[in-house]
Amino acid sequence: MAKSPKISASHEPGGLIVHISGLLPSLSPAEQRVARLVVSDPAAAARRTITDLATAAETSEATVIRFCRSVGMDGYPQLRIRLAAEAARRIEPPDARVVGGDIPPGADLAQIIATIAFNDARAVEETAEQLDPAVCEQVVEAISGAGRIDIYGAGASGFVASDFQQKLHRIGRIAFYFPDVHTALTSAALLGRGDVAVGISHTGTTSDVIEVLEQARTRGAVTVALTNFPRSPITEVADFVLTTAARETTYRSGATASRLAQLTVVDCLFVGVAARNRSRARKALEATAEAVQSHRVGANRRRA
Amino acid sequence: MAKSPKISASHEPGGLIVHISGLLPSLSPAEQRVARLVVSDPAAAARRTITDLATAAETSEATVIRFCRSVGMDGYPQLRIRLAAEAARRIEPPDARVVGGDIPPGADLAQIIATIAFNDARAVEETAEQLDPAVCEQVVEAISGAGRIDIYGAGASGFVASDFQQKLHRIGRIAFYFPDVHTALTSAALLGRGDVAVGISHTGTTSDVIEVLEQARTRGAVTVALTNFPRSPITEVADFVLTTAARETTYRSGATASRLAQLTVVDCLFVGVAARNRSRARKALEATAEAVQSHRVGANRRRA
DNA sequence: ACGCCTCGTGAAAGTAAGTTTCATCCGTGG
DNA sequence: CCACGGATGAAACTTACTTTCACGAGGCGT
Repeated sequence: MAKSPKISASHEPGGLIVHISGLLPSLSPAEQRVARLVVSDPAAAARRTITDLATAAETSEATVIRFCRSVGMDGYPQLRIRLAAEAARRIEPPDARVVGGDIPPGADLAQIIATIAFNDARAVEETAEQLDPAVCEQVVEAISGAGRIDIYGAGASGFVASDFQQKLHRIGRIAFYFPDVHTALTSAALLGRGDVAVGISHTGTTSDVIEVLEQARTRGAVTVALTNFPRSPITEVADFVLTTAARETTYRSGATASRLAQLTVVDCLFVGVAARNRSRARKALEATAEAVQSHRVGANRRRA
Repeated sequence: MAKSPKISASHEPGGLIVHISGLLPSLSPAEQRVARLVVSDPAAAARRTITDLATAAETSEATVIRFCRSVGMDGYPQLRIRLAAEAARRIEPPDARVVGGDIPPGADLAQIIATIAFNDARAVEETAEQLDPAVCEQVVEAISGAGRIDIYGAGASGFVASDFQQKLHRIGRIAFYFPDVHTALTSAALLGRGDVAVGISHTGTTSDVIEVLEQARTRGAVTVALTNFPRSPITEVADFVLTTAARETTYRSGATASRLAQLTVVDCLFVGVAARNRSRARKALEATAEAVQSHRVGANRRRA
């Protein structure tokens, strides 16, 4: 199927930097060097001339221009002023905190906590900023009207998929999540027009998830991808692409920031769907809340 | 020699625009025309080329350059990026976000997204702020030295528990999570001195979790509670209490904010434990990352 | 009043920055 | 092994920026 995504990735209202780091893996090596320089210090990059930047990235001016185009700019001057604007807007990284970076070896726990929380909060905020409400809207609509919703995700993204499934289920939508690829494939094969399939993969390269999503698409279901990288393979089999904006650190392969970002997106979709049929959703939520009530012990006198 | 700067361009603290309009009267007529254009719409000016701006001000490029020097810039490019930065800074009134509140019934998706993200990010930040590093340290130490770690959680907190289990497992710690109460109880009964049990419950009132944690404590294990409410029942059976700081909205029983906060805490503990034995943890992480590599499709690349 | 100096100004020359083109290189798959 | 396609930098080229310079309009002393 040579269907191309319905949406363009040209939407980057929230941070340019975020946008760039999202596309980072889809860039060529030389362009990546440029990108990393730009992302690590946008303000400094804005001050540099193209030749200067090229030299610093150990590449040619041509590559810098190519990089500009790759991230959606007209040319270097435009990138420059956008960068300057961006740098000015962002509140400077709270001193000792390593933004987007690794945890320094000698860090004490307080530092670790601060760093993690900072990065986590950032990921959530930046994700929200660059989320395209129009795309969300369409996805919400598709889900609201779907006969059935299949949600796929492996590993860490599996948690998120499962979470989404549970959420939708609680407001009365028919949603499924499959921890196992084979079951998922079987299910995907049974989808059809009017159904929705959601594939979640941080990297966008998880072959299992892509495969299943492709299957779903072939069967006529609307396919949605949730990934951090707007040009990753999974986007090629998706009608709608939603992206997160986590700059993952190398060390913490736990990848919590990206998971939080994913959860935030899922939550937005959930609330969006719930808001479409407020009374019904509310009723369903109340019913489910009541159901677990018997498993709670009484007194929770909090508040001093 | 004859030419000395009209003004000491030392530095312009208040803002470039203010600075310019301040010395507007001291400029020559042609420069004033330029200055007025710049002041009236800095962002637009930043987008223009020098020729463009000169034309718009009905003067020559030379005059624009002179203007740049007059206001203390090196040249036009510098003025441009400063202008872009300035313009970006001044448009920044992040309109009324519904803090901690419910989503208003008539909200559109963009509002919903902003509200959710704001609350989510807040929950993460505030959680980190009130986390006691000393308590974390002790928990980290207990986990690091534990023979075995049991993690309990039900419903939404179950995801977090499961996530924690997986994280610890990946760095080579022996950790378990049980979706089922009976299995959990059985496991708790087998704990002993030197083992650690972690109970996760947002409300702190989930009887299943409390019960299991209590069992673990009876057997001599160190018990840790992770909850949003510092005086909830679960804290009574815990040696160490870690709290999240999510002000949950009534409507979104999905309770994502609290889940994010929990994940953040878990992540802090995880990194703390990993940092205790950096090299070994790193090796383990690399090994696990490598293991899933074969399930990824290669090229994360797609030309526009 | 006259010339001379000064300043503001833009035209044009000059330089540097940015952009395009193209040949080369390298890995990939036939 | 060769054909192919993408990535890359050298160099040609274009545009933007900067400097130089000459001209003209006041101001001022003689």
